[in-house]
Amino acid sequence: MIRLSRITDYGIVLMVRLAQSPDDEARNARNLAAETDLPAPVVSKVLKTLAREGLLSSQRGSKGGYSLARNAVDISVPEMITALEGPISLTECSAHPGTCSQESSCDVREPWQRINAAVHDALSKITLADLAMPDVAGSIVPLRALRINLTSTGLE
Amino acid sequence: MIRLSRITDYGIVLMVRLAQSPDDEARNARNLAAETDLPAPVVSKVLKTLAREGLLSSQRGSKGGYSLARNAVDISVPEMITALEGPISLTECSAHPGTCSQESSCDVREPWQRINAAVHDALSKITLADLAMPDVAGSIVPLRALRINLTSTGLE
DNA sequence: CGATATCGGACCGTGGCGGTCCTGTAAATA
DNA sequence: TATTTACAGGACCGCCACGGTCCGATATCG
Repeated sequence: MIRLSRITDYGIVLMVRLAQSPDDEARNARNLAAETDLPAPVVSKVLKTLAREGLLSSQRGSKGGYSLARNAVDISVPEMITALEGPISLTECSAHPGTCSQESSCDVREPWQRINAAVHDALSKITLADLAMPDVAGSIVPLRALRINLTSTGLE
Repeated sequence: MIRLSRITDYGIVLMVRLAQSPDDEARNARNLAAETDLPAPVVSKVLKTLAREGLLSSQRGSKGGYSLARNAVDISVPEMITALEGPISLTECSAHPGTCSQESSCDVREPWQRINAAVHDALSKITLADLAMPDVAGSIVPLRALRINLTSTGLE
């Protein structure tokens, strides 16, 4: 199904919320949980992970909480995905080389590698800022005309 | 990890093998299993699924086996993936609308939909024939220059 | 009839994942 | 300093999907 884990889905929703919040104040887990209507322990867990991975900065104590470690423009989709569920790759052999026994003889491996890279590159062009941008009618939404082109060697 | 299930991986490898075989004779499961060095029962299971989904045609009895239902050029990557593991989508709400409780209020939903469509479109440009093409040096390999471009509205 | 294969489905063990909870520690406030 | 707030880092658990196996039925060829 080529699906993101639910945790990752949650994580990105939370990141978007943080991106939409005034960046001078930290948001706490409970608050974000209530806002997104997600189970509090899970939200806490996800935020911890994102902080450990360097995408969020955290502050303890009262008035503490989480905030973006960087500007939303500088946080890409694959970064968030990778932080929450490890390296992005369609096939096992791309993510963990050496695992597959017939890695050397597999004739499908190389094409997959390229497809993989292409998907990864495509996603890396999308930033948290793009996702956080409210979808107001008439406003310029970069993703609006999102198009992925596969161009082969000689074709144009 | 945005990963294909192992079954799907196997399935595509098998499809490639079938695409590389002379198309006038059916290949049986045991044979393909030995060739790909995959567990025979699994190969059998995967082939059955592919046949049921209409990507392979099967013939029973002695001298029976499996062969491509269509020309390799007319079988796309998403078709194979979908046949083996259901609809392709990064988030649950795209694959099974109505499942997520906050579907209406979710502000990340729409961007994901578009990203999803873009990835799907990109993959759909790749055919089984592309994957089956032997990677001989110097030959024209369409995937060789595989590139996915995200173009936003005003940009060029 | 008998050999060969697919077909359809039941079956099972394991591991990952979503989810919960508890203890420690840092910061702010009074 | 005492108290409260909130993150940090784990341990822990139940469930379900997934990979994998196996069996009986059916169709085809010789």
